[in-house]
Amino acid sequence: MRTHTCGALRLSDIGQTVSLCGWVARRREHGEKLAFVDLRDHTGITQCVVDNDVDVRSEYVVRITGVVRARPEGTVNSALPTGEVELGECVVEVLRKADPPPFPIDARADEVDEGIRLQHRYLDLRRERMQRNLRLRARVNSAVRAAMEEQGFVEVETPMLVPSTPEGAREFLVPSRKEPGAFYALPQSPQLFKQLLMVAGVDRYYQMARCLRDEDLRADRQYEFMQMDMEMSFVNQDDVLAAVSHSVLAAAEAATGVRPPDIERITWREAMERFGVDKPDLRFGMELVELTDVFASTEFKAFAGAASIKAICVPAQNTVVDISSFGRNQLDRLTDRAKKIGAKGLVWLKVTEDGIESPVAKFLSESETAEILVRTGAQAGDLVLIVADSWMTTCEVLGQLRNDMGRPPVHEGPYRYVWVVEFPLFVGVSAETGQPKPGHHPFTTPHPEDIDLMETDPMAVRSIAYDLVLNGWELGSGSIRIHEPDLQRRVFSVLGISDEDAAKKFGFFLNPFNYGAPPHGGFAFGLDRLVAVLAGEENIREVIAFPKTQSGTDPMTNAPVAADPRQLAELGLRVLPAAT
RNA sequence: GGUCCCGUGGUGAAGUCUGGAGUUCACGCCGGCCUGUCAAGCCGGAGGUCGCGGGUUCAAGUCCCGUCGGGACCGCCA
Repeated sequence: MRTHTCGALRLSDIGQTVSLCGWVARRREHGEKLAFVDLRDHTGITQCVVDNDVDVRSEYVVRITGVVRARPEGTVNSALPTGEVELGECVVEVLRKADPPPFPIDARADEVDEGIRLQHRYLDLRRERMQRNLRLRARVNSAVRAAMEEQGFVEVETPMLVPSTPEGAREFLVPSRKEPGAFYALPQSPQLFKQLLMVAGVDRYYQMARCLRDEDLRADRQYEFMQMDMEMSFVNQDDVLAAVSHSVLAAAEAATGVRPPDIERITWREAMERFGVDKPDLRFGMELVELTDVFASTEFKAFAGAASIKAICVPAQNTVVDISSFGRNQLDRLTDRAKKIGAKGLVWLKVTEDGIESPVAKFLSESETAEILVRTGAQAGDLVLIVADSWMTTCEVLGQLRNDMGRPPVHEGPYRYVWVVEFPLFVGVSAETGQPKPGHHPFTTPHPEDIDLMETDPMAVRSIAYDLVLNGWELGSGSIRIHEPDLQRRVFSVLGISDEDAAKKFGFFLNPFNYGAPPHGGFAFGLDRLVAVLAGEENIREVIAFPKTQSGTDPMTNAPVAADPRQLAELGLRVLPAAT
C-alpha cells in the first residue's frame, strides 16, 4: 500500500511519485483549494499539500499518493527530519474515518491524567514518546538475548502454572478445575526451575521470564514484570558478574548508542558507609562523613556514647533543593523526616560567613565544630546534617536524606552502574520464630571467610550475594547457591528450620540435589526497570505497553472482573460476601 | 493496613483557604472565512450531575463526614 514511511522522505527523493500511509496528525486549512495535512506513522511526519477539497480530520487513517517536491524557499521546517520536502499533487484515500481522540496524540498528552491515557492506551501508544519507549525496549530485549546466546546460554522456558512455595512474595493463585480446592500458583520467579536445570546439566540457562507477585504496586513495581533470568554451573561470583555485565552493557549500548565503562564494584558495607543505602545513586556526591571519633569525649548529651555519628553536607550549589531558602520551618520538617525514618533526632548546622548557625551550637566545643567543617568540607551557605544512633540507623537515615536532598531526576546525569557485593547472609529477625531471616534467600552461600561465625555471630556473616544497581535503582540480584547438603543444613539451622521442616518445605527442590548438583550461581534483573532508566522514565508503566494502575486494575479492559457463577461452580469455588 | 496529594464541559488549568447565579483561560470539537501553513490565523457556536452519597447553611464547586477513582510513599516486595 505504501512506498515509503512518513519519516523517510528527503531532498534526494524529489520527483518521485510515492504513497504514504498513516494517521492525520494535523490539518491546516487555507480555504477550499489549499490544506496542509501532516501525516504521521511511527517513523515521523510528512507534510502533504492537498489542493482539492477532501474531508480529512484528526486521526483519520489515510493513504496519500503524491509527488515529492522541495518546499518553497522560506517554508522549510527545520524541526522535522522531513522538513525540507513535502508531498504535492496529493490524492487522498480515506481508509478509515476516526472520532476525535479524547486527548491530543502528541507531547501534550504527557499532562493528561494517566487513568485516561491507560483507558485509551492504544491512542497513548500512538504517540512518539511511547513508540520510542516500546522500540527501545525491543532493542534492549534483542541485545540482551544476543549477548546471552553469544556467551553460550541456552534459553529454556519454565512453566507458568507451578506449585505454591512457602517463602517469598504473595502469589497469584489459579484454581484447578480437575481437582477442586487445589491451586496452582503463578511464578514469582523461575528460581527453583533454573536451579534444577543446573542439576539437569544445562550448564548455562537464561530466559526472558515473566514474573508475577501479588504485592502492592509502585512506580517501579507491577504485578507482572519481566526478568532476564540466568543461572550457570561450575562458576564463582566473578563469572556470574562478568556474564551479566556483558549482557547489561550490550543492552545499554543498544539503547543509547554508547557502551558504558566496566561496571564498578563496592561491598554492601561500603555502600552503607558511604551512601547509607544498599542501592546507591553514584551520580552525585554528598557522601556520608564519619564523625564518631570526633565526639568520643563530647559534652553534648545527644552525641555522647552514640555508636555511630555521621553527617552529610548539602551544598548551597545544588540543583535539587535550594538550601538558601531553608528557614526554620523546612529545617523542622527535615527533623521530622529523620525521625520518621528512625532517627532519635537530627542536628543541623547552617554554615555562614562567620561561623555556624545551629540550635545546638552552644553545646559543641570549638574544636568539635571546627572538625565538623573540616571533615565535611562545608563552605559558607552549605547545610550540614548530623545523625547519632546505631550504625545501621545512622547510615539509613542519612542515606535517605541524601537521596531526598540531592538525587537528580532519572533522565539526568550519566549512567552509573555498580555491583554491590557481600550482602549480609541474614537480615533482621523473624517476628514469629525469633530467628534470623535470610537476606537474599535460604539457598545463598555464606562468604567462605565468615562460615565459622554462622553459629556464634550470624548477623555478621556475609554472603556471596550481589545486587546490580543503576542510578539508585535496584535492577536485580543474585547469588552463588549452596549445592552441598551439610552447609545447607547449617544455614537452615540458623534460620530455625529443622531437617524435618526443610524436607517438608523444600524437599521437592532439594532432593534432586542428591542426584548430583553442580556448584552454581545466577542472577536476574528487571527488564522494565532497566528500560525505564535508559528511556529516562521515572515510572515503569511508561515502558510497559499495557500496565496496571496502582490499585492493580486495567482501565482499558476493566480487569479484574467478577467471575461468571458458572465458571466458579465448575472450579468448585464460592465467593464469600464482603466483610462489613 | 497506613500517610499525603489530586478529581471542575472531550483535554489541561484557575476558582475551594475567605460559601452568594456553572464564572474564567488555553487546547480540542462544530460552522463560516481564508492559496504557504507547520501545536496556522480571524469570526461565530455548541458542549457541565464541579467523581459519587450524606450533612451544615437562607445559600455548597467551595465547609464537615463518608465513599469511589487516580498518583507518590510507608508497610509489603525471601
